[in-house]
Amino acid sequence: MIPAPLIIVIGATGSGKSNLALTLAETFHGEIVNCDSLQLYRYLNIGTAKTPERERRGIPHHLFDILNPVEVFTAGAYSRAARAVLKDISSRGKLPIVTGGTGFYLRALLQGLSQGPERDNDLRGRLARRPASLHKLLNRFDPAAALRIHANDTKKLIRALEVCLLSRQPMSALHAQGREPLEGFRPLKLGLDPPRHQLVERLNLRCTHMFEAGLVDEVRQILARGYPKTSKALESIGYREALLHLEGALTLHEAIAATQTATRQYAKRQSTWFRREIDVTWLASFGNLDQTMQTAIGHAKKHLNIL
RNA sequence: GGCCAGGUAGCUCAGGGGUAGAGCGCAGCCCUGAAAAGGCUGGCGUCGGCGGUUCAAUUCCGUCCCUGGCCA
Repeated sequence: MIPAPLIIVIGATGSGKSNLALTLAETFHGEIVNCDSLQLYRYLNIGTAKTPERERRGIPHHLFDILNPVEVFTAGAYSRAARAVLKDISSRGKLPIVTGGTGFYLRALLQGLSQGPERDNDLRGRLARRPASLHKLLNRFDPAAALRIHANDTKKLIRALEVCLLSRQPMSALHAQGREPLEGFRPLKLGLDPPRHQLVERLNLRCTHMFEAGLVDEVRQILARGYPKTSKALESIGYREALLHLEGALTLHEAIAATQTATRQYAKRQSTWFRREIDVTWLASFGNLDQTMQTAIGHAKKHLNIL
């Protein structure tokens, strides 16, 4: 079976991924597949910069609005869902275009994860009660993993212990068995990497616009639907600050400033992650610029063997 | 004008006779089912100015400047 073409658009938040993906989809009969951990959520629109229905140019969008704000998703669940969508799209003769800023999800999709148990909230709750002893505990079950996870990194320690306890073998042994990479596709990875100072400028503006466009109201409406303020989705950038403002802990100005800072830091972490992604064709500018789009279309044509 | 408090890192502040710290920011990085999460590493300073005491002053004394509060 000949592998089907697949286009991936990556880059930090605000680099213009959605825009470029739309253009590529229009040009090549594509359909968009979300790879952003927060655009998966219903009702999170403004703060996630989700492309509104009316701007989607009639192009099918997949894996948007599939979770309620309280739901907790995982990289494994994402990988399974996205693989199913990819198969469906290409079986209909369309080109899947994956785009989003969650590097971990993308890696789970393309390279797969090791066979491992799903998260177990009861077990995690019990482990979380003694954060100071987790590293020692892991060292007993899986010294190799303990070596690679810092004693302060409680979340990663808990996952490692969870794997050891539920699978009854060291996590590092499981990992040594390899992953289950995506098969049947030929990906072209396009990465957007605009100059940092320009990106920061744009992100600062975008955060301000989000609040002007009603981010606080969006949070209010989510609460009005009955979702608790401890909902997973409301822990994310912009939403938690808007919530703090609603509770009177931050002035509007402070909430905006805090959102800007967190967004900047997030963009930096994304760049650090994506830089290690292999076989990426990097474009050193924003995805909504004409020239970038033309260059990207050129790469895509070559990849799709179109003259 | 008088009295009081204060002036230490980009910000908020701690400290104190042997040329300085914390948190946050900032910079760099890591990541196998919470990833917009979580974690690691690292700069950064004329300690408000000028004099004095002292072997040694950011620390004590004097003076000036600035900020805030109270009183006029």
